[in-house]
Amino acid sequence: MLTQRRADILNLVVDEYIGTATPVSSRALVDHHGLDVSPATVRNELAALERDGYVTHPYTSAGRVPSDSGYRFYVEELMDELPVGEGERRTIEHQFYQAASGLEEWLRLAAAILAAAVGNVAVVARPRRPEPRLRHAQLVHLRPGAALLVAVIDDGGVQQRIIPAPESEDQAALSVRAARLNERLEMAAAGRIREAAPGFADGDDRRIALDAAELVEDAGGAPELFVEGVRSALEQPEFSTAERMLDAVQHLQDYHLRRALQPAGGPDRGARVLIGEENEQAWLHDWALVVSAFGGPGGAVGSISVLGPTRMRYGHTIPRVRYVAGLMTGLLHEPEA
Amino acid sequence: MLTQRRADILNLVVDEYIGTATPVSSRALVDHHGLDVSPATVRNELAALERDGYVTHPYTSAGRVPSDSGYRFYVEELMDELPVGEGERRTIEHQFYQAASGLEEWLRLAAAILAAAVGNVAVVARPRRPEPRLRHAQLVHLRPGAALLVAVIDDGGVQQRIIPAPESEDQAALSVRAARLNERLEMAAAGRIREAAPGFADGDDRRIALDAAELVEDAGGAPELFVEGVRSALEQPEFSTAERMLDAVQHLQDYHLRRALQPAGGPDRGARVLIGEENEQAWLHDWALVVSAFGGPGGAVGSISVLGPTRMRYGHTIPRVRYVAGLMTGLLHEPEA
DNA sequence: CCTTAGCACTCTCACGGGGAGAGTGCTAGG
DNA sequence: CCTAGCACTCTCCCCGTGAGAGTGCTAAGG
Repeated sequence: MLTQRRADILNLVVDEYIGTATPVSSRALVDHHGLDVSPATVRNELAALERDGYVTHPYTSAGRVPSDSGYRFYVEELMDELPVGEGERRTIEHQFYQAASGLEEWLRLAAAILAAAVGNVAVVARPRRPEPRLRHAQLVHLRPGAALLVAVIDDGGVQQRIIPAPESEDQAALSVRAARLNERLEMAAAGRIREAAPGFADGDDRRIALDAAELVEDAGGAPELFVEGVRSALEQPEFSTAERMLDAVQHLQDYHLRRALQPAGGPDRGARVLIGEENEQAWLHDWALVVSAFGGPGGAVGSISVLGPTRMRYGHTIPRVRYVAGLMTGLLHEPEA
Repeated sequence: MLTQRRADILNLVVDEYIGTATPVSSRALVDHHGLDVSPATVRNELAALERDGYVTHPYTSAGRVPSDSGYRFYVEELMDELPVGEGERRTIEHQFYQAASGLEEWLRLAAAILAAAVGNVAVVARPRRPEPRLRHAQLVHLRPGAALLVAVIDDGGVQQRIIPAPESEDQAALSVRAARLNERLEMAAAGRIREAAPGFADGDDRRIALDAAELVEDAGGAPELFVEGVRSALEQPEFSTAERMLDAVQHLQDYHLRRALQPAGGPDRGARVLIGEENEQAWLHDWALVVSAFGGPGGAVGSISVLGPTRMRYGHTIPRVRYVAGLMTGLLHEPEA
């Protein structure tokens, strides 16, 4: 455990570095924070912190930079949380209630709002259930021989597919068919739909049931992501070279993000923080991830997260992730039927 | 009009510059293309081309770089189109037919395929009708007092919204209600739905009709965009400084892209090309845009385009844009009902 | 024993000069 | 009209240098 003074100094180093993105010198600590000891004393303490692995040295004689463990200690023991103010709350909630009510819009909006609030990348993953079920199927006549199969899933999503239909059937006939399907398949998971399919007397019913099963399966596949704030994140000095920026752009794409978020989607209430090498993905080794789950329709679970350099305003970011996650849960959550 | 030789040389300059991204010298032209005149002669011709505005000089004594007019002349008179080969066709079509058939997936896939084929950014705008109409509405029971209103639009899209519903009504009752709505509203545009709404005897029917009208209006709003290939475009030397890359990232976002594509969505058959300052948006002044319309469901029209530096392989890009647009039209087009 | 002043030392970064190289424009001759 | 030759220009890279920042260490003081 650290002595009180060392902890204080580590706290200051992290705060200072988060603000300036420049290695922190002993003199800067004394000057900017009215320490009543001399720079030399601070240097001794910094040397101790470095021995214990909380800070590093880019090279002999530059200031100190927090290490992953430094940030970790900061997040757990030192940081002051900056709560979401009353005004900020109102602004955010206003934006939510103003938007037309639709799941996708809300998800996109949540990402945009969070990104703007924290100045980093925000990623929202659409809520999913481990085993999605078909809430309702509908057949819409497109033209003779073709219909649109629309499947409403119990996680709040809608899947659709164009399928062949008997040439002779008009909308009325298709609706009858859909009613027949719903009667047996309502609230069935993909597996149960497949089992039930052969039970239909009509061949077309059987075929359509299998299509519906595929749609339900798709809903359980890779979750849709909503990404916002890339631009403002890239403005930070961490990405000031074209090379680093290109790397970031490459990794901030659905494929990489999904893998990044996977191990983070824990069952925790509140926000989880993963710093640098705590992440499994190599490309995240100099990123930090703040992630929280939120509840969606039908007991589904989504995730909302912020991605940025390890030099992140944790005390500012974490409460905002928690807050927006809570808002989303309030808006969307309905317990499993 | 240019003399034959000047045109030939301009052609070579453009080809060379497209390949190397480096100002083209008289010597390089002679060496790489077996001209049977001396570099000095080529220099005279280049000077003439520069007087006429087809090429420029970054500074005294670097090679020549094509100007916007140079590219324009190249595209219209000189360029050899590189047709889509049989193998390439097969690969692309295979990818399309393999994907589960769904409008969104196809649109996304088209963007991804085109981006990969040309190595630049590809943008696909979802097909829209000038005045979208409601093809079919459905009400899905979520919980007592709340239902999901699902509207299938005649441009192939599906819009949805959670709405309040009478507490007492179960799915059967809601389906009856939906049938009642469809009877009067099928194939109605938003305006006509609004007109028809007061005609419903039931108050909830009136309210839901208005919700449906809004959903139909939303379908006529800003079209959804599918953007792919950002990463590979940014690898080009044009974006080798962090500043330029950041600019590009900022502008390759929905808001800016929509404005960029607006004036380009002409009624032309085939691909339109807009080079540099021919674009209205200032940020596009050193970009080139190749755009083509394609036909969607119900007579809707979408657009598919490629964005890249003015130094673009036009002869390679243009046929591929045309080809993918044609494929999409074949897959999706159904004449207006 | 902790703290502090002083000082030598190290490492980065910005600046500037210089030289190589690339390519042009021009002139004069075939 | 074409071409060889040449002077001139401009960039780019390399490198050395000096200023500046900040440390580590030592020795002295409370």
